[in-house]
Amino acid sequence: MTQNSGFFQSVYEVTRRIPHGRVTTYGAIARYLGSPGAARMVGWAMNQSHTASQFVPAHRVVNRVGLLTGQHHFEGTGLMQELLENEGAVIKDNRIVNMKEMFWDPVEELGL
DNA sequence: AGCCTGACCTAGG
DNA sequence: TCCTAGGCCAGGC
Repeated sequence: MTQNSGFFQSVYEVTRRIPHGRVTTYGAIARYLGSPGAARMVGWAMNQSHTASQFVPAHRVVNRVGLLTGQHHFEGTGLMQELLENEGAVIKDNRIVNMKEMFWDPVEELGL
């Protein structure tokens, strides 16, 4: 029921549209979907992202300050960080230092 | 139905 | 940027 919800599907769609080497935030996705207060639900959707039919680059979704809050939900301890670093992110102490350059806002890029 | 939890966000200090 | 408090939408029990 959860992953079949339109909201969850939309979250996965937007997440897949994140360009290689760019990241976005839970709040930005929620705002793009028209539910600014549903940022936590985006996180829940990411938690269930493995149930999606297609691959969802959940590692490109971080919180607003660039903190890798979902790292523990990935395999191993440094997988999320490695994936991001492999895409050009500079991470220090679980936080994306060049967040400003990496940030990709679906509202501005895809349109509201 | 009610309470707790969560990969969050904003506001105020 | 850090800390605290409140709010947010869904799920689990």
